[in-house]
Amino acid sequence: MNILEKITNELDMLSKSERKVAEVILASPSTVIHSSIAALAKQANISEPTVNRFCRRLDTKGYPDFKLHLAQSLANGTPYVNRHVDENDSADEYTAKIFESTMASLELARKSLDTSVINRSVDVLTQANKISFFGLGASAIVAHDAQNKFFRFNVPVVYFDDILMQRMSAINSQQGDVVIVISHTGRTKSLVEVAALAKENDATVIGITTTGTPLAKECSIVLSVDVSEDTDLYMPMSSRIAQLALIDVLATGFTLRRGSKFRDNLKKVKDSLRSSRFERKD
Amino acid sequence: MNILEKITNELDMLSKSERKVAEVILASPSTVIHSSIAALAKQANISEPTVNRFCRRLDTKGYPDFKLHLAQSLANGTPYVNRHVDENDSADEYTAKIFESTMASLELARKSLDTSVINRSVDVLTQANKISFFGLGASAIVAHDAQNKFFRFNVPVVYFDDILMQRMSAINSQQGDVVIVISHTGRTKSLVEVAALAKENDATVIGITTTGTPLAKECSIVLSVDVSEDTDLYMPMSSRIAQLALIDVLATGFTLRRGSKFRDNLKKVKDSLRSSRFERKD
DNA sequence: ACAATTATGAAATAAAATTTCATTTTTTCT
DNA sequence: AGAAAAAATGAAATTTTATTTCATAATTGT
Repeated sequence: MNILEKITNELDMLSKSERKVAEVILASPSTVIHSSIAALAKQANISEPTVNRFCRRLDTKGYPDFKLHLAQSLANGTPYVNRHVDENDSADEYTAKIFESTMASLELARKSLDTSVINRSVDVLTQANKISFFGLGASAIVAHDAQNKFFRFNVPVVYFDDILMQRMSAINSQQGDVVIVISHTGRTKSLVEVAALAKENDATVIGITTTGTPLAKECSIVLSVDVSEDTDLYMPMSSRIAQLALIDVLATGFTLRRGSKFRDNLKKVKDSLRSSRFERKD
Repeated sequence: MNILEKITNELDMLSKSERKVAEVILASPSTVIHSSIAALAKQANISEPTVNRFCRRLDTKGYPDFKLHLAQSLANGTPYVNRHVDENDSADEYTAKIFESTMASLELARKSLDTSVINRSVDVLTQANKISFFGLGASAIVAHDAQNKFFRFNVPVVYFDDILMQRMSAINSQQGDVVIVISHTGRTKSLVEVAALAKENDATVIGITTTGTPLAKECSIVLSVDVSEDTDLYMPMSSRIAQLALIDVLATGFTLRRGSKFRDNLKKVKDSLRSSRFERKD
């Protein structure tokens, strides 16, 4: 993606003259983005068509397009990447790393999401007689949050973070019920069993989990949320934040699908909370 | 620096036709960087010189230079901005908007955080006899999550999302106890009262809230998490995600402060969960 | 050494951007 | 309200920039 890296990589695939161009660019990319093709050609002591060919060899449409790519590469100062916390990090450092990693996870999760599946999930949710959210451990709080959100919509919604309650609830589920099972690893035995139970009892089971896990196999619909592996001892579970964002997406989809009359209702709930608050003085 | 923001800011300094150009650009900046001046002019239903004048008004040398700036803005800076969900958004659109807004909130929250306060909070936490997390509504799940995290550290930790329990717990707190009160608005009466109660009883009260709220005034330490206002009906509470990230930061700080022996213990907890899982086959 | 392939640049062409200038619209002043 | 001034706008001309074409040069393999 980064064009500067690409130039470096393909340096030996280039012809002699093209390499001259590459060198001039690598030496001072920020100058190049303000140069015309003629200026660059002169700088590299080659002809303008050579510059043009060079650009095309890097899969750009031509010189202007190449400059655009170059500009973007230069701008990419600190893209969000997963940076692991180190034992000797200062508060400044680990704070920055955690926030950045969290953002990187969200970015990744977004990419792994399939909006057609989201659409289908929203479909199913809007038609549900009852919605249940199940999770354990870190995913329990996602289920908790989901209940919180959907409760505002005035639909029958429950959440359980207890294996027995989940089991009982799954057994009692029936056609028209939707069960959303949340698990990052998708390998927690009891949860996989609960998913299977719910499905046996004709509930629609939506899994919020990683692609290809045992849990995914038991679900009617799988919302894959792939985030980078929790290899870090200090800082696990940015997965749950991605899951929460997904809950927001589902809740939003739900609201939009339900239409404007429904949204008036939502406003009432919001307003009703006001009296329990101190007034703003500004 | 960011040209998109600049356009937004100077929108009212622009003439009618120039504003049309601005709107087309803002609507789809990534298309524009691949358009010629003619294409953009046509799109905006104005003439080419107008586009040129527009570019110059934004202190660029001309259209190509403007595109360069635009390309850079798209690549870096604040790629994530708060974009409100619109009634007619497709699943694709609202998913993208929610993820981006969430990331924007994290970015904002990180900027508002004061690492010296984080350091002090970690200090206090590592020396606590007992840690309590209180929250209501959306913040309840943050408290829930915090308990989950700190529980692994084998320290006495509780969480309550019930006003009465919070009250009782606050009254029973004593010197050496740390109470963390979480509230985005910082205006929930009962929570503010609980904070005051805990402080009266010599607990160290840490508030996770927005700067300058009534709750902030009652706390010994205030961890300000400022995110943009929840003005959006559909998509509230990205605040909670910023709060969760902050919990991660505190937990990480805690682990680091406790040193290596402590971390061995943490690994044991992680390993103990393994047996409840299906094995990976890869 | 020589045919085949590939690389290169001069010149021509095409495309894109900018300037000039006349016309239209808006604002300001009486 | 109406005239003068100022500002905004676009058509056309011009300039700049990029791309294509094609002839020549360099390189490679036999």
